[in-house]
Parts: sequence; structure tokens; C-alpha cells
Amino acid sequence: MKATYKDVKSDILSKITTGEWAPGNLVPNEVDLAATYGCARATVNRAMRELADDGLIERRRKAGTRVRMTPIRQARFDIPIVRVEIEEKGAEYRYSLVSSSVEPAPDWLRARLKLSNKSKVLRLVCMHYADGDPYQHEDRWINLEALPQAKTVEFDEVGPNEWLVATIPFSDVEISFSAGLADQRLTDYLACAIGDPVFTIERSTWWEGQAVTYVRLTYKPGHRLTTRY
Amino acid sequence: MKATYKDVKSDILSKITTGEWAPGNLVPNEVDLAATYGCARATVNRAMRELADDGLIERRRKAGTRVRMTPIRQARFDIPIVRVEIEEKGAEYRYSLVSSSVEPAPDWLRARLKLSNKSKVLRLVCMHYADGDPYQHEDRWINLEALPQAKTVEFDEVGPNEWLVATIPFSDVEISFSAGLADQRLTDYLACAIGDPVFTIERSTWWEGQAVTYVRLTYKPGHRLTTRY
DNA sequence: AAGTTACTTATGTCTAGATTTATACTAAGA
DNA sequence: TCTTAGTATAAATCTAGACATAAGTAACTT
Repeated sequence: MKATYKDVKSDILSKITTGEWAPGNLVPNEVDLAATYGCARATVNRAMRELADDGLIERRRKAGTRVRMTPIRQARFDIPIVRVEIEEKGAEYRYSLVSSSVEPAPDWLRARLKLSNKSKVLRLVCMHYADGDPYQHEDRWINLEALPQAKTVEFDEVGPNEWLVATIPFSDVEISFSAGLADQRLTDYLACAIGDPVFTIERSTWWEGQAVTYVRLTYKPGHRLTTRY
Repeated sequence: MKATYKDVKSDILSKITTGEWAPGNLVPNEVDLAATYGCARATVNRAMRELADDGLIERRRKAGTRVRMTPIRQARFDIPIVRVEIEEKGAEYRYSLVSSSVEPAPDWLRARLKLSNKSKVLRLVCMHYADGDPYQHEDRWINLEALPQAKTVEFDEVGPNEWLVATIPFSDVEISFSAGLADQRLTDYLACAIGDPVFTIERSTWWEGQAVTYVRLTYKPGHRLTTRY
């Protein structure tokens, strides 16, 4: 009898999946549901709120709750820190700094991060290895206006990613995934052939409205990003 | 004074982002926080629960709540229905069924979906166009043991994706992203050259433990999947 | 020293109410 | 007919308290 919010949630879920409550249909209101399940309204509310978060139902004040026509299915990816990603596979992680230089921000980067004309950036090229094999190539640009202290950091031992995570606690982020081709420069680093298809993640990060860093992560050919839900 | 759960949440968030509560630190317990914010414990609880869902803090009974060492940042993607995806870009959507056949499940598919030896599948090849240009190639396999009614459906007008969404309301899903090369077959459909890098999404779907469908979606070269948070 | 048990504590969940807020609907006025 | 002001409703949130559950800790046993 005494239903928990999980009971309510899974019962409503099954009513939706079996089609008893078809897409577009109005779901009974919270008070009625609380009565039928013999629980408090807050319990029903939590179940419904989570279902709404999951994209299965749509809730509007006064209008009531209805089953979504096309359930919005969301995939969640944990944006991986390379070291953790590699270690979780049981492989030994190795990091190497390829080059480091301070230079004026190139035009494409200024446009992408909305930087001022005379912005200087710290450009870092790094490699990440799993059990000695090339795993990921990191091409990173750090806005020295936002993070002047980056200039003095030695990135020989600790990768810029981990340093940034420890330094800027929270940020706005834009991530995009795409497929590209390995060019001459990449083939050397990733030990692959020119024209191999490579998986690329690009990430731009802002903090308090100011651009902090842009990074292009290129994985060795064959890499897959997988999620289950 | 009277703090809402959003007040509490954003205040805690700012304490974390400013570094006042550093990664690894123990956060005051719910009772104390409720006292400092002058609200009920349930209000603090909701704020904390959402922060934990967002991956910023880690909670354990008895052990208390602490700030995550490496904030797990999750990217959420809405798994798009191609038609909606294209229409949202303001382009005109067109769908075309290329081929449809019933055949025994090939070995790689049986392995991937854990199908029985004698499983028959419906294989559909489709194309999706945006403003007349090739946008996505769909190579779909439907398990006829799970969905025998699929055999009788005409997929001339409505794409299998939309039919499936309307037919199976909920499922377990495995999605993976990767980069690949356009082969001879794909270049014709996608109007690209052999060796062009293409972005591929593979999705396997189960319902009540039974494999329903596997689909390989290949986007035209240059496609990007982007998210912000 | 190692294993077991009891205690304590922080989070997890529920209850039965109340208040607030957004908004669909309706009726009055222009 | 169009606009606007009101009203009722359903969700959104909060409260103060209760019990449940997991997990460190300490005390006790072997």
C-alpha cells in the first residue's frame, strides 16, 4: 500500500510504456494520484518531477501534466579527464608536454572565444599515452588575460587539463564532437596514417563571462565514445 | 531571510566556485545548513540533491557531503529525431526509403544484440535530406522476433525512427559516437568523396530485455554535434 | 589481533499540511 | 470584436516533524 516515490515513478512509467496512458494524454492531477497510491502529494510530486526531468512527461501549471508526444531521450556523457579515462581501462597513463609558447591569439581563436584584439595566449601541445601507445593529442590555448598565472606554471609534469580543473572550479562550457582526418602533423603524434579518420572533441570554456581556454582533443583512430541509459 | 532551495543551491554553488569550499572539503551537514539559511532541512536537502545530480558534490550517509575533487561535468545531448533536427535548422525535411528486406541476422549483429541463432531481421536503408541535400544515411536492423508487426509496415512515407518512437515508448539504449571513412556505398548516398571523414552514431535499443533494433546513422561530412552547459 | 556487535550520525525518504506562482479560462468593459 | 481584469486550478515550493537506512566508530569478545 504505502507507495514510495520510486513505486509511483515506476508505476506511472509502466502505464506510459504499456500505452495505457498514451502520448498526449492528460495524467491525473497530483491530488488524485496521491489518493490512488495512498501517499502524500509530495511523494507523487517527486515522482512526477523526475519523470519530467527525464523528458517523459510535460508539466504546466493549471494546464496539468501530459505524456509527451515524442519522449525526449537524453544521453548523458561524462566528459572524461584523460588520465582517469585511461586508468579506468586498466592501462598505464603517461603524459608528455610537446611544446609551450606565448603568442598573440590567432584570428580564428579570437573570433571563437570573443577575445580582444591584442590578446596573448599560451599555447600548449601535449600527448597522452595509454600503456605507451598514443591515445590523445591535446592542442590547448589558454587566455592569459583571464589566467595570467598560467604563464608561470610548468606543464612538464601535470597536464593543463588537470591544472585548470584545480584552478577554475566552475565554468560555462561549449563542447562539440566531430570527425576529421589525420593530417601530417597528427600522424606523427598518433602513430597513424595520413587520411585516417579521427574523432575530435573541441571544448571552449568561459568563467564569469571571460574566455578561459579552448582545446582540441584528437583521439587515436578507432576511438569510440559510448554511453548507456 | 527565508531561503528557497534555489537560493541555497546557488549560494552553495558560489561557495564552491569561489573556492571557499575547496574540492575535497566536507560541507556542513543538512541540519546546520538549514539553521544558517533559516529554512527547513527538506529545502537544503533538495538543493544538495540537485548539486549532487549535477556532479558537483558527493554525498554519503553518515560520512557527510563533500565537494568533488574533479567536478564530473556531464554533457547532455538530446537524442534528435532527424526530422526535428533538420526542421529546427529551418530547412525542409525530405525522407526516402532506399531498400527494405527481410534477412537472417548477420553474425556481427547477433553478437551485438545477443540474438538467437535463427533470428530474422528487417533491414532498412534510408536517406534523410535537408533542403534537398543529403543529410543523414540510416542503416537500420529491426529484430522481427521482438517486433513482428514491423514486417507489415510500409516505410515509404514515415521513417523507421519515427515509427519506432511511436511504437516502443521506452527502452534501454546504448549509443556510441565515432569517426569513420566514407566508403564507395556511402559516397553515392551522401554526395561526398571516398575517404571523406564522416561522423557516425550507432544505437542499440532493447525493450524489456529483448533487442529491438540497431541503427547506424552516418552524417554528411562536416557534421558537428554541439552542446552547451 | 581479528572479528562481531551496538551505537551514533548524516543522509534518504515520507507525511500532512500550507503558501506561492503561473496560467487557462471567463466575464466584464471598451 | 477585442481587450482586460478577475478567478479558479494545478503545479511548485516550503514547513516541521518522523522514521528508515547506510556506514563510520567504539566497545566487547574470541
